[in-house]
Amino acid sequence: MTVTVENTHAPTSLNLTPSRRAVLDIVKSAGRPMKAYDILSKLQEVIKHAKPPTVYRALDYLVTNHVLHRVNNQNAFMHCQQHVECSKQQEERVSILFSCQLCGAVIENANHSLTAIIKQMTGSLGFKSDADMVECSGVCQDCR
Amino acid sequence: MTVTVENTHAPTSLNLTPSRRAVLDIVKSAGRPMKAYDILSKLQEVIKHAKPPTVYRALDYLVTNHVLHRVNNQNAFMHCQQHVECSKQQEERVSILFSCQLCGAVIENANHSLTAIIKQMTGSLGFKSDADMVECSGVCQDCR
DNA sequence: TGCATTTAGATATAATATAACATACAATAG
DNA sequence: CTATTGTATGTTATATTATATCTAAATGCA
Ligand SMILES: [Zn+2]
Ligand SMILES: [Zn+2]
Ligand SMILES: [Zn+2]
Ligand SMILES: [Zn+2]
Repeated sequence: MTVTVENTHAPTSLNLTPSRRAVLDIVKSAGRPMKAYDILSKLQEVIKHAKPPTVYRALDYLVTNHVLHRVNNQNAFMHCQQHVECSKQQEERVSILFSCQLCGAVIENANHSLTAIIKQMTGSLGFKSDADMVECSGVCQDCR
Repeated sequence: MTVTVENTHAPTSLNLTPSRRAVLDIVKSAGRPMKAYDILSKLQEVIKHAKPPTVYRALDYLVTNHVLHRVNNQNAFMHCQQHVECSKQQEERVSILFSCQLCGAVIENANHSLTAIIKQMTGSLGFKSDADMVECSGVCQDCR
């Protein structure tokens, strides 16, 4: 099955097999980052024989294709929030994940200034940023 | 024992007990991020009865006091590279860790533009960045 | 059809991190 | 000094996160 998804980070087509689709639906509908083994529990309601590799393989695929993001400071996975209108000029931009240490909520954001400064820093260091994503932890508005 | 360490991120004094001191020395002398269980192996050469909690407790302390940083995208720990001259105006700055996915090397860096843009973004989102640290993964100069 | 490639199933285990409880040690107030 | 409190450590066990490996099925294509 091939499906088109509007997503700044994503390619235009995905091979969404049943287990990938199910994992994507689970994470997307959660609306917040989910842990791999919580995803597994949900997945087993639909695919009984699902095992850790089932989940991690699907997550690898979806993260590689930028449909999901890995939130490193939580060991969790979230749906990409950048479903965008104006995706044309944004292919080269850097996004940032603001991750709340208290409630786990993540806000994905981006802007041109951030992109510019990161590009400038990586350039002067000879560093190639392949992730186009940075992470920042803290405390969100609701938790303050 | 109380010791003074020159470090942008660090407080002026630390309670470096033997196990904390040993963990710090191990990570510092590695010159690159180390995994907790690799630290444990080294530590056991000095403190035979060291166990995982020995290492994790020391790491917690040293990370909390900004002598070490946790590199989330590697599950590793590195010595702070910002031992600074000009620490006066830099208390509020944001640092960034550029982490190479191939060799694991990390470059810690900071500048005022980055600090400004992160502060602006967090401010407009009502997000309180407590870490003053962001992470960016990619490929370093040597690995290209 | 035959062959290569990708995806998935299944079992086991590796790697990372913490819980819980007991003990020792250090600072200080009475 | 000694009781009390807070901090740090020892020890055992276990929780959490992630991958290796081998087999088999499904898919795409010559
Ligand atoms: Zn995204
Ligand atoms: Zn929050
Ligand atoms: Zn630092
Ligand atoms: Zn490298």
